[in-house]
Amino acid sequence: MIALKDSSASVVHVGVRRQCYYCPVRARAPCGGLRDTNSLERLDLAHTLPRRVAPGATVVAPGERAASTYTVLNGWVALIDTLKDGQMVIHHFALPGDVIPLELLGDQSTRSAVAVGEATVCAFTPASHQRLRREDGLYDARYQAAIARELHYAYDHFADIALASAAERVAKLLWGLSVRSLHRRPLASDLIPAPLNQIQIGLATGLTAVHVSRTLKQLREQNLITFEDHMIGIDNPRAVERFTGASADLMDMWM
Amino acid sequence: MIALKDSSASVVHVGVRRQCYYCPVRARAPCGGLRDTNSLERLDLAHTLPRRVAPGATVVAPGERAASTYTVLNGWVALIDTLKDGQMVIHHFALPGDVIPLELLGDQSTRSAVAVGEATVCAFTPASHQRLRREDGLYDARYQAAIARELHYAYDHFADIALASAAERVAKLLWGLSVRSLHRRPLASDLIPAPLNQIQIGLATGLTAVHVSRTLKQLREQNLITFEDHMIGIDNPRAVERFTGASADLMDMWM
DNA sequence: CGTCCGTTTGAGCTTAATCAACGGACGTGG
DNA sequence: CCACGTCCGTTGATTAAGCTCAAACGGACG
Repeated sequence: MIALKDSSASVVHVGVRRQCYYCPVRARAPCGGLRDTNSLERLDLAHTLPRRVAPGATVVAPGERAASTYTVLNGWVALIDTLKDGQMVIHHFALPGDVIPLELLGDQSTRSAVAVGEATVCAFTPASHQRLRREDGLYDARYQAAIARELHYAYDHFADIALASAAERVAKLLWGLSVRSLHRRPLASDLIPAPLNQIQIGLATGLTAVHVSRTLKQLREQNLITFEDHMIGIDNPRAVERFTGASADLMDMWM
Repeated sequence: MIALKDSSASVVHVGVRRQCYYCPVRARAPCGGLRDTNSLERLDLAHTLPRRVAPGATVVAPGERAASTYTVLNGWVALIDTLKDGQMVIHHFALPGDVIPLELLGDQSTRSAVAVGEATVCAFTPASHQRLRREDGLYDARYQAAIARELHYAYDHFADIALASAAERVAKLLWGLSVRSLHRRPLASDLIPAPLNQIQIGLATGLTAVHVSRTLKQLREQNLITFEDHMIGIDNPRAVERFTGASADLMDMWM
């Protein structure tokens, strides 16, 4: 197994050039419905070769200057905040097709992006990104939408942490990840691979790992959600939706 | 005293047209350093007449479609989230010169913008905003920066709520508001007007009003911060900075 | 075979919520 | 003018949610 520490050392170019055009997966995400071949080719030329990132390696290091505009092609990337005293928070998990909204941030930032499991990302250099946005109105609009989605997501996440109980927070997180991972409403029969561990669930929900363990047990016993062996199982989708307060309209955003 | 309930009824056009050019106050905010007269005039022509909003009246109602791009000219505007069960969170206080980042959000949103105290806002229509951004690269860059700042702020706020104690949260909020309000580091002698009450501090920090009261008492007794009669007093700036972990680089963002 | 990491479980403690009562400021209406 | 209700802030007593500390277990891996 590859276990490189340094992110630059873990750069590997993989051979999926042709099908990688900014947003390979998500139908409604930045590139959704990009049927115009010219646009596609312009995108393809503008971004860098896909880069493979080892588990735990940084895609963007903390304080790294606004390098490029990254997009996740495969795997999950966590957007992490590390405070002075070493405490950490996970703001967001970027799934395939998601933009990593870090090029917006200044260089004194404490945020970084780290691969959870193995991930592949591609990037636009600032210059090519600028040009692309100017020349391709469709691209620009989609990029704007992606940023808006990040802001929207950040607000949702904040409201959850401020108001919801531990069980609700964990359920919301796992439900949200399931929906975004499947691009549809999960079924009871689905087993959704999630390269997470309980520590990371804790960082994303503002809970300790110990309490996450207890909370997962509780969710399991209530036949809502199971999380074992890096797989999410939604035992009872309707009950989970009710429990988390997930609304149909909000779902649209993430599918 | 004016006490209009309906936001549309509270629309009053005030006569400060000339000096209102998107960002009348903040030096580093969207319009900072806009010395080019052409740009100024273009901005002036593009936005609507300033509108006065009564205390508690909505600037943008929940679910209101992405109407315009609002900028606060005077007073404070709270960005509020109202959940189904009626619980509320305040994500952010927009101060004079700040953009209200709601035109980014969809129409099924639960967020709204409400005047805290009396406020004045102006707006760009979507069309004129689009045109302005296309034609004025400087404006576009500043707008981008404003959005980035909102995202940045949302992440900071999240990290605070997830990790900090009640006293730290309240202190951070009041310190941040003071810095943004003064555009400089507060001095011990400053008394900063803040049209807030303890309930709103609670909504912004994820605490109950009762606990905010106790927390303020504690901060007062420790000679850190006083909050009385809608005035913030930073008793000991250095100690507050230490206590909240406010760093010099982060300050730059808000001054 | 030992070590390390992630998870589980228990016991006790801390923080902040909840419930409840009270007082002052302010506005309203008699 | 005073009586009343409402809103906001304060304080006390009690409760509950989640943290901390501690121990133990299993699997992965050297």
